Amino acid sequence: MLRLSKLTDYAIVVLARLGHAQCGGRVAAVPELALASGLAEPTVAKVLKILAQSGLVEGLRGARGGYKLARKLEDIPLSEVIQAFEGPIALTACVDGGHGGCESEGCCPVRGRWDPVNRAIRDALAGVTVAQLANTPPARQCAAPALTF
Amino acid sequence: MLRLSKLTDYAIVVLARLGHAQCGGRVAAVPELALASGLAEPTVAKVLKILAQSGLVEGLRGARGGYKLARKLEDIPLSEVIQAFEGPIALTACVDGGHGGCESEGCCPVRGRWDPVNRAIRDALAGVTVAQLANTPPARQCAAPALTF
DNA sequence: TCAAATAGGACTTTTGGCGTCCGGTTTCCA
DNA sequence: TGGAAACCGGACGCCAAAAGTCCTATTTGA
Repeated sequence: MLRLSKLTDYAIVVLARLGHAQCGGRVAAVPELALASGLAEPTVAKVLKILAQSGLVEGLRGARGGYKLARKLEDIPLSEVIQAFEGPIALTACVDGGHGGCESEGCCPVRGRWDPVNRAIRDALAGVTVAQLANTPPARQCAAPALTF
Repeated sequence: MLRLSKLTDYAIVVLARLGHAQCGGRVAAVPELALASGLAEPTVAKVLKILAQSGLVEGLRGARGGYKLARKLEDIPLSEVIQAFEGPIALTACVDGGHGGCESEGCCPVRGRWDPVNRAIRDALAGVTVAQLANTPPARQCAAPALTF
């Protein structure tokens, strides 16, 4: 299934909700986002912590704090979100510049040939933005927030 | 890391070795392939069983039996190998025509938007053959087998 | 008839994802 | 100035899926 981790999946949803909430420049706190996305609070908190560490969202501490997007959703490529949660985008660990991780490194006939495949996948994921995944055309959403939520 | 399972990884290596061994029309048995690839025999056996079930290799039973490629390596796209071991190529389970698997199906803002992403990745993987991954130009390999092994 | 080899399934072990929780720090407001 | 609200960072335990192994049945050639 080539599956993304659940946290990555949640991250897309949370980012989308954050985009919703942020139209007026407000910041959104974890409980609010958890409620809106239907996820548990500790899970949403974990997702946002990772997103903050990778610079995709910005955390504001203290009372009346919360999170806000560091960039607009249409400026966040999917590849960056995936990299934040899954590390470098590559199908196998044995390439990617790594050495010593594979016990049959010397005799492996496939060694070093995955790079074009990995690059193709990276490009595919870099060409999609979170805004495209989330069904949130920014103009309409901000014009009529009461309707979309 | 978007990681493939180890079995998928092994499958590429085993297919490459099978391509090596098969130049003279011979079949290769599990112990031989395990030795050549540096993997444990039970593991290689498991890999080949799955490959046989998906029609990528053909198993010949009985004494002097073994496995042979159902197609040439250059006719086996990477996507088919991955599908044999990982199932349909898609980054998330919630799309792909599936219903009922996601508890927040009704309110998920990302629903149904992964299809272009999945398609792009499928195309990327379908455009690479096992022969390209394995460093085995068929002509030279069969002309001088003593050198390549 | 025996040995060699695949076919198919079941079983155990192990790994890593996942969810949760806690203590610490920062900031706002009364 | 004190308390509440919120983020920050890390650690812990559970559990499902992967991974590896093994066993038995079946087939085939010498």
